[in-house]
Amino acid sequence: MSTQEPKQQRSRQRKNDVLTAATRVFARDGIAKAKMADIAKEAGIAVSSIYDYFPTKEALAYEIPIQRLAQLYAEFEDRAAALPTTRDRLSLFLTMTADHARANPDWARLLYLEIWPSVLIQEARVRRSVDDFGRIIVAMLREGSHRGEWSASLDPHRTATILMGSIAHMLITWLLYRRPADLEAATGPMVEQLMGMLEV
Amino acid sequence: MSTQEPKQQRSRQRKNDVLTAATRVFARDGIAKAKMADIAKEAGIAVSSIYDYFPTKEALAYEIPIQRLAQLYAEFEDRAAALPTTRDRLSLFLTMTADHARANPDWARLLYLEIWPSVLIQEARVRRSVDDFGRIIVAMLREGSHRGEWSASLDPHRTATILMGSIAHMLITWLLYRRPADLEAATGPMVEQLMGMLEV
DNA sequence: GATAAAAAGCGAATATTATTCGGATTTGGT
DNA sequence: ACCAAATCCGAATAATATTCGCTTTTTATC
Repeated sequence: MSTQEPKQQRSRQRKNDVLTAATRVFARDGIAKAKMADIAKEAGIAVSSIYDYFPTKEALAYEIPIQRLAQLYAEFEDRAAALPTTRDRLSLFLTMTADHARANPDWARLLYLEIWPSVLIQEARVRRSVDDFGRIIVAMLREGSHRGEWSASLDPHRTATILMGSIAHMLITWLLYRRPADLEAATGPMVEQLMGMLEV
Repeated sequence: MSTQEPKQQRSRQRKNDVLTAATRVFARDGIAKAKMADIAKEAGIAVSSIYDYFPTKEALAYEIPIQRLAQLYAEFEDRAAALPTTRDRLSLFLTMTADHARANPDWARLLYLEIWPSVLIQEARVRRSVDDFGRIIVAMLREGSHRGEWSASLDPHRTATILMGSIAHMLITWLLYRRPADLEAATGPMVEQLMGMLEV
């Protein structure tokens, strides 16, 4: 089998087991060093069975962030609808991004340390999923300028680079060194400082 | 032989050839996918000879950024000495970082896309070399506060995260997508916007 | 509820590559 | 010119991702 939708019930369960096991192993050893044998053992199936669901080790690795990122974006849309200003929505997006990483550190290690900056990502779905992050921020920056919440002369791409880079870098140092020790407490001031940059 | 200083002249030359070839191949294929055979062919030597200079493929990969980063820091110290304000020195450091990447894109791909965020870096020298980047910035931020160039209430670690993250992210998108198209022209405004954040 | 086709599962090959080994060749000092 | 050390290389070795062919399980149909 390839990566088609499975027809049987057990199969869907198995595929999920593999993804869960893989997330843990990849986060621990990195994609390159991770062994298919370890993933299979952790999922409780035969190595060759993994290939019934995913064509290669990399495809397996890339599947992981796609799902949860989509979930994050959807949840954001839900919660953002209630907020009056673009500034509030932008703050929420950055905060949710950090919270999401804190709540799913294995997933975050895989995404921020291995996949996000990877040279190797050819697969369109992963690329799109990561690029959406930038598109969402740029769109909000444009909207805020348009609504007069901040200066219209602010370059949206440059500013998006600052916002994304800052949050990503905070998460990377947290993932690698657990600094800041309390990520949740540190996120608020970080977002505040970044938002302060938008003031006219 | 291990990684000791070579005693013979040809050896030093060869070691350099290997590093140059490896930089190109790693930048093109990524560390995990790069083949020792390709590096050997590009350097014009036998595969097994590479192991006379470097114990493993990763050690070879990690050697590359160490040298040039040290070179960047040294060059910065030189040029910074002439500048009167901390703000000028900080601007220079960020600008030099971007210029250095633009001038050595293969090296930069290896550093920013593969090594910097890597889970796998155990080797102390690489880690130190990368961490120095943060230490240099934090030190300047403290100095600037102390000299009254910006508010003393500015958290140096948080601000360093913003500066490093923003520059790194700008370089990453340039390396992956060649956007902004003219990195040199984009660096100035980026540094300006970041410095604007320091104003009291 | 018996049966056949499809799907899922697995152990044993296979293939690709990093790494090691042993001996041949080259170098630098005398 | 000669020796010891350094360098170099081709041919094993070892680790591990991926493929293959067969067995077991599931689902649909009567």
